[in-house]
Amino acid sequence: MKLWSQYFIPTLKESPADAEIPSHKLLIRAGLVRKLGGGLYTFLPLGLRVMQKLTQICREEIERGGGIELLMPHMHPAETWVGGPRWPVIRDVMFRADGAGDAKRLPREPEYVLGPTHEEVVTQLVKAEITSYRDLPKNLFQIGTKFRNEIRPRYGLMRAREFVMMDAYSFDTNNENATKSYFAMKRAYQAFFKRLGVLAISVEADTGVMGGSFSEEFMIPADIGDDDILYCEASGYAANREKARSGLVPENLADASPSGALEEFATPGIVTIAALAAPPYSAPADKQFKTLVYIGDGKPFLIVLRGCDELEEAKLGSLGFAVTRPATPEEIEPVMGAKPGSLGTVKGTIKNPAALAGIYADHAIRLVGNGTTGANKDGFHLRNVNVVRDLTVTKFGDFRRVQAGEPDVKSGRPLQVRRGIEVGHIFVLGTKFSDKINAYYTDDQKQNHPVVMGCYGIGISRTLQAVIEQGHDADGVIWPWAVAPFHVLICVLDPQLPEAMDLAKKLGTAAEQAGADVLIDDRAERPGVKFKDADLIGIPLRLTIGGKGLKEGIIELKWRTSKDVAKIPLAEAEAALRAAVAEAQAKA
RNA sequence: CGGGGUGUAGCUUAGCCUGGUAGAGCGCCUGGUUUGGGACCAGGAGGUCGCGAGUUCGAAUCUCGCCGCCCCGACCA
Repeated sequence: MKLWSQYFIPTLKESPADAEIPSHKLLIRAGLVRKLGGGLYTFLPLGLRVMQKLTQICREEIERGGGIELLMPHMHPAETWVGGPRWPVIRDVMFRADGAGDAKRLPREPEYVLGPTHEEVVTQLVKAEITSYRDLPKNLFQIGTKFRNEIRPRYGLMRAREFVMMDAYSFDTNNENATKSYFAMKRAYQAFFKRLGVLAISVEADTGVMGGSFSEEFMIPADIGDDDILYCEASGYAANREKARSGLVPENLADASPSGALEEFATPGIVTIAALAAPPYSAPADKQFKTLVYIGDGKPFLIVLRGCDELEEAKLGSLGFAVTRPATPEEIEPVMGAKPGSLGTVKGTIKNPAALAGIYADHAIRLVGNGTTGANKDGFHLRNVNVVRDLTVTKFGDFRRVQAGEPDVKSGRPLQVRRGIEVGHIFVLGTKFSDKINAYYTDDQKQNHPVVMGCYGIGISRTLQAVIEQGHDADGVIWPWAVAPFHVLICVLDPQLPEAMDLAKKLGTAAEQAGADVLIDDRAERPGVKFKDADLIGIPLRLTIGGKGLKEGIIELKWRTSKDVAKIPLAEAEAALRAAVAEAQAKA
């Protein structure tokens, strides 16, 4: 039981200017956090209480899913990362620490880095300590602070530089067992989000930097989210746009039959799809081939799409390069023989095909018959281009960005799109890491195998804000019971009356005995201020004790989610309070 | 990092274009009146106008540089 007057809950009437979205404003206004710098926040007592409840629920559910808690260092020796498989990709987000000590030796190369995640650390541990099939499976997790130099921190805790995350790592003897671990974690995640009372849906996801074989993200639908989710209610399909597939290209599509001879024509000054689609050329965008040049691990490769399609860069991950980027015009011309705008992959037109790491085409180009593409000669294009007859393609794949409205693979219905916030991610990693660092175990036949890994993350501090984003109204936060900083707020309107405070403490004790966390507003403030603050900080159950009510012999009970106020006779107050608490606990 | 914006009291901000005593609301302190949905009256404290140069008799205001923050893009839990 805490007394407001002796606690620390700095609420604000107005939102700070740098907060844009409701949850961010409420984080500040309701006295949950304060900003120290960009993406760096102090958790005030109220915010910390929510965080502790979140971590405890998370801990319970992950343990139920087979997790074993440990704690790894936040600061890592630089050599843990430098030269490792993910270093080229992850170095940009890592904070470096120069090391402490002798000022004369500075500056120098960083000796330490702040951990953005812990795969490298945990595999090192497992390599040393887990060597037999008898030691497996293991699922190690921790809940702690991560550091990532987000290029643009924003939306308060949504994208911070320092944030709290649950990260788990599973180790199994084979793929089948790894899959079991994966689904155990998926169930744990579902249980976690259900207990918070937030809607989080799992969607197919790109494996990104992790480079695993299969992964799903847990998304909270919200307009301010950074990700697009494409989904079909009829079939249940849901995927991050980075990964999404559609039924646009039928599996058994026959190749369009050529109906004309390949023909070169002059297109002076025409370097865009749109310009070529306009008169006098009038080659519709969906009848053009778009040729993009990328650099994968230092070597150029080509991506061929329909003119109307966009490349989904995340899908380049399937090509196996560690780092990819668009090529510069200077890099393009010597290879292709032309500047961007006149590029193509028609057989025999590429100036230096030997320089290419490959020519990858999206399946959708097979929808194009008698198309138009660049001639690899500035100012010239080719028409009547047909995929099988005319184009050089190393391999077909899925590279295009799926748009809303395209048919779902299963149901054929139009895919819908909505924004989401990623709050969790689960991966089957396979043996990518263990192989690289030689994390092997010995089986009962004395054979050595790499351990099969999975890795899992939940953004706890991000989830905290997502709970607010999903649970608030014009007056303030509406906490779900499970994570509310306090469950019961007793507003004593006349704290100078000893009988009012005595009653508050008595009822507070009763509520505590029933298992609720209790806050008593004993401040010498006017009732309006107290009610406004009560709504703002969003405590689920409000109990009002006033001099007026005491004279009538009643107290009031009100849920944050409702406008109704129940007047309870004093004699029944304790029983009613206990019943309300029990009711809320049963629902939570 | 690229593009755009912004920086004035703890918070929200006016003033800047057109240079001349730095203003308001909220919050805070004192006293009084109030007391069931962010009260009222009176008095008070609180500012290197982000930092540094420059122009000028004179700069919050004009110029240049730097820094912080915010928004759009790429990245992520």
